[in-house]
Amino acid sequence: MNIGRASKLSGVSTKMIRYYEQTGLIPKAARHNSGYRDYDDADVHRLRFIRRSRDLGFTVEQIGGLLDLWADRSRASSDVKSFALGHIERLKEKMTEIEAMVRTLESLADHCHGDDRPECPIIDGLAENDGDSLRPKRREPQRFGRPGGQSARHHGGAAKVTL
Amino acid sequence: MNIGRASKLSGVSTKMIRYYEQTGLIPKAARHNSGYRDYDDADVHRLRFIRRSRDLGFTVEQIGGLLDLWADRSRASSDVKSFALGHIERLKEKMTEIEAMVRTLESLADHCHGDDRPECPIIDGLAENDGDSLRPKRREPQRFGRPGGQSARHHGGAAKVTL
DNA sequence: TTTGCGGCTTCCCACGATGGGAAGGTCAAG
DNA sequence: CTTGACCTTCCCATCGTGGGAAGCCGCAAA
Repeated sequence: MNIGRASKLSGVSTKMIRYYEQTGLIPKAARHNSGYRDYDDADVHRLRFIRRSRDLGFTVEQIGGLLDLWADRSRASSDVKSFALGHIERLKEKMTEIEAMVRTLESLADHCHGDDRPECPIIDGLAENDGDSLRPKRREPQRFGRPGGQSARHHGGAAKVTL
Repeated sequence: MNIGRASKLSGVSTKMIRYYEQTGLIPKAARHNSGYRDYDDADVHRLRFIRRSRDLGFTVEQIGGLLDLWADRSRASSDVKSFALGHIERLKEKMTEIEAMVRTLESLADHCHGDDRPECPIIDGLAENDGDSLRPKRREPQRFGRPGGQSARHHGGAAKVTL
């Protein structure tokens, strides 16, 4: 089957499938005479494995390890388990960090009246500043261009978790 | 003062200070005759504001908004508060996502004996596969080079939260 | 004064995972 | 045969950060 079909069946974009091949996460696909990549059910299965692993927050590099563990029918289940447990630990650390941010922000926000007056403990907290002796001048209307750029929207989508 | 001093005082790396200037997050620094950038206390203060905002998980673009809010002494505190509240929401979404990953992984790990036998519900869960009819062939010893790369270690540091 | 060193400058490259898009080849249906 | 959907490769951008080179600057010790 073609890459588009494999993509639909696995939930991995064609871009990513080619990328995974390029980086060696998956073996080079077979090719039709035309040059089109050809996938079979086992390939799709592997791609689904990869997608599920990504959904669980593993990096591509870690997934390389998982694929090896999957392929190795003689490795101990404890190897897999410790891999998973280590990942859980990392995820929990991340949660803890975010939790700390939330706590800080909430305590700041709790003290903010949120009315039309300008005094704001949130900004003061970020500035560690009660007066405004050091309040900066207004930034000149910066259209937020990257180094030489002309602004691009392109993916202002859903929250993502990058580890 | 020089950029290195401002960096030490603010906790923002010199690389980042220049980057923030380049992207317009901060105004172009004054220069000595030598061409060296020159910072004053207000600049350092702004950098500290930026660093604290980053630590709270705001993106650089959002910090642009925060700086504007800080500079605008006539804006309502409710503007700041809704900004902060929105951010808290995004943070919580992220926590929820990670929590889901952890729950899934833990339930998988709970069923794994973690002994020296190979049967492993974790791998099976990722593969959605109870037998091993579709178990992939071993990946050829891939030294995990990027497209053309010769591997780089470079920052294998602490867990970070990227939003 | 020369030498040396550390700090500064700009410029380019890399990371990880992903998407956009251009230029061109292929295939099946009409 | 044309059309349109699909495929190929190649390059570029994202976001925030660091690495490192090549070259200038400033200060202090020899």
